[in-house]
Amino acid sequence: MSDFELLDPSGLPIGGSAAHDAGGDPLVDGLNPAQARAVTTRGPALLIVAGAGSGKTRVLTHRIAHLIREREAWPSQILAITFTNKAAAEMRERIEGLLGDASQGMWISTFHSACVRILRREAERFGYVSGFTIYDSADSRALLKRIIKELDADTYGFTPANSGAKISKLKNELVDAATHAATMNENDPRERLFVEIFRMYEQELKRANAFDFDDLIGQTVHLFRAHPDVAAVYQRRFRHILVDEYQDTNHAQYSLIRELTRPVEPEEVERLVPPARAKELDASGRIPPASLTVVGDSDQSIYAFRGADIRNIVEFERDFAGAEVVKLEQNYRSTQNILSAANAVIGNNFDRQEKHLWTSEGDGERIVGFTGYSQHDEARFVAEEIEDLHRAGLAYSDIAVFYRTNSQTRALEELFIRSAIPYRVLGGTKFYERAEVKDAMAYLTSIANPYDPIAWSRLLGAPKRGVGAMAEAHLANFQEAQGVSFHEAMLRAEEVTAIGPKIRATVRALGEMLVRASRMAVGGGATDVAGEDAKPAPVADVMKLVLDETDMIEKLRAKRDPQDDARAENLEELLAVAREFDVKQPGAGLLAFLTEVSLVAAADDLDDSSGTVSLMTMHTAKGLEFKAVFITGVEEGLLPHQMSVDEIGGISEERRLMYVGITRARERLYLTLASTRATFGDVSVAMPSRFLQEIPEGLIDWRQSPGEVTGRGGTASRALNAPRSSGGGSWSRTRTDSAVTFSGGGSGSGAVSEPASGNMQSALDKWRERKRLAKEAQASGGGFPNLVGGSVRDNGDLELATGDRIRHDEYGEGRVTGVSGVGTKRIAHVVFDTVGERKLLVKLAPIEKVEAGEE
DNA sequence: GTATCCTTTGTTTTT
DNA sequence: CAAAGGATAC
Repeated sequence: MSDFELLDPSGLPIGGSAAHDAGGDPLVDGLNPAQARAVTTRGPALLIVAGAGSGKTRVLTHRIAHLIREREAWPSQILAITFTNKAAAEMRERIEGLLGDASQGMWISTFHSACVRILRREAERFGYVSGFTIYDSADSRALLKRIIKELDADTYGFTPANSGAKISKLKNELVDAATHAATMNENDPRERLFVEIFRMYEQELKRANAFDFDDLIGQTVHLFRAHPDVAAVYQRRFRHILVDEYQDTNHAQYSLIRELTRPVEPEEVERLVPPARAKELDASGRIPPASLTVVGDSDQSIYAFRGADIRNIVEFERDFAGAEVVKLEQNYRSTQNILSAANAVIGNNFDRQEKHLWTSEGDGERIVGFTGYSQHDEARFVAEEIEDLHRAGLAYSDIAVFYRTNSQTRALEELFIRSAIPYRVLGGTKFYERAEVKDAMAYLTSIANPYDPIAWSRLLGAPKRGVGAMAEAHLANFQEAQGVSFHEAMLRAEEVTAIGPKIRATVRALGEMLVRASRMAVGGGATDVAGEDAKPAPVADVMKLVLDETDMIEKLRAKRDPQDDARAENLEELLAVAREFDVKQPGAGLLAFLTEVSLVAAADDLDDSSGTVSLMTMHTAKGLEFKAVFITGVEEGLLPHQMSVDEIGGISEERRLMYVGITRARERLYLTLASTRATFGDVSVAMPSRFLQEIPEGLIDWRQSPGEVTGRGGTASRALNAPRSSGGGSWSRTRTDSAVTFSGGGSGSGAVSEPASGNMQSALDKWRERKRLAKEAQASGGGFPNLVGGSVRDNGDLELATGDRIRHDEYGEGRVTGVSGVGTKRIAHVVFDTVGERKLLVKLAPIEKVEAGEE
């Protein structure tokens, strides 16, 4: 927030260049003609269509550096929006590399961070306080849960999840409760109830002085529209706006860009402070609109579920008059085989603009395919291949494993631990989502925002101190009636006579502690206590006070559940994270810490130097690249995900996701799947993904094809290359969509970026490393229940009937008590003599019949 | 007021 | 199969 002051008051562009001629410019040399044009073109609007791996980041950074170096803009006039904090950090780093200190003062951040920054400055304009809380999805859900309970809306089928999703969708369209109420069907009681939920949700957020994720964007737009004078400040300041991953912007983000690129009309110009200089104005007395550069690739749009509207990029030229378009089509990342596969897959999407991605690299290795009998078998293959790659000299950090859903990590992690492969899971169960971490953070949140009911309610019950739901309700009523903060209400707990004296004292003591902590932390917070003299204490000190006073860590250690030890360590790690933050951003304050924590993205903590294999979803993988990439679970129902099959445009989006995954690979690509997959409870047969069929056969080197695994007859290796080795039909029969179109050529498109060093990484790294080691110890010590056998088996047509006696490799002997399912899904229910009842997949379990049953 | 057990429930992707 | 909610026991 501090570099806002670096705004050059005059905002003057010091005229065009002439300083450097086209030749011998280090910012342009070494670029291909299209890239060079993307760097040097000027005008009101520019669309850079950047195929996958086409050097997008390079072009963006060079374009910015070029603007600065040619003295067409001051750093403070640049606003660059990226998708993740990590991408922002990387861009900043690269620009610094090009410009040195001259890059100081640019805004390079995500949509969300930029908006928080603006909102913190301007919050007072519309009834918020600068110290507002940012609600993550869990907080929103907690709030909605109360509302739904209060309205008894659950009886109508409303859940925090579904109403939250609906509200989010509306907010992304910039529709608020009042607007929605005006357009809804009055006669539908369900809709009326929903509007009531929405209305209360808005109201409660405001009362809590909190914004949810969607508000950050939406309220900023609202702010600009309601206060043209505020908008004018930013419209004037940012002369060059650059947006990365433009294909994934939603309507709210689009509107934000629109607002920022409006001219400042003469009547607003007059009100500017400091006054505008003549050279800032055009002939009609306005400040001309900022120049807009967007970069994107419609083939990589994978966030429609979050409101991303592909039309933003498709209709860019119509939207922004005078827009120029530059296409980057040469790929510098992948081998031709990988590109061909990507092109073939994406070519099956119909409503797209053809692109002509090419590379001057050779074909490279063929894509390796593998079909496992189970996800364990698949994971085993992945682990073994990684070992081979590593032995061949590839660093672990050059390898990534992708999957569609986070739950797929389990099998992979297990195998990696057994194989002693160092790995790291990006996203997934995040550090900050752990209960004990959220507990501690609730204290800090409440300290920064004493009006936040969610944080307050959370801290009241953690650790347990005898204050339960009853006491909480009485206090909340008191707080509301008195119109004071929760802290103030706690200090006056003695007045709440409905609560027992003992608990009143506990509450008051806790309140005093919070007030004391607030005093320490002042500087960035909205506290309603006096004491603003001292400079804000380091975040770690505030946290230390909370942890000490509440005795959270000690209380956890005192329990004997070993899990609680890990929890205690997590809290210590959190403290370390805070210390790091204090070192990196001295004096930034509690609010900045909370903001940073709220806005961390999954990909933000990728760290190249970690020397670990990276596991992540394909969504998280966007914008990254690795020498070797494994895409796992390439199955119907998983890679086009089941949930997306009935959605309109769902399959197309899944195909783009597949395309994004494929194009992350530089040298080696592996596509793996399993023929059976355990989903909740039982095992089901999985079919190969339709996307596999879209890849020309010759590109894939099947180590084990789907045909071999699906067909009867077991492991005999037949023609390794032919997907139809087991009779063609068996695997090309995908259930719903049998219209398979083969398409050779095509195109691609893309994203770019690399690793970087992170914000709060190293403490988190340590945390993860420790987690890993703990698991490892567990693995070697106790051993895992799901041992992965050396070879896969196939019992073919083994017939089992109730009463049969069988022997299992691991469980010993037992008696069959029932058989269910048909074909490959046949499941035997067996009561073993030693381990009790188990359900087994007849086809694959390591069993043999000992004697037939009586009946 | 809290801890524990059992039932129910749901199962995509995320700033 | 997991997490989360509810009902029951302490």
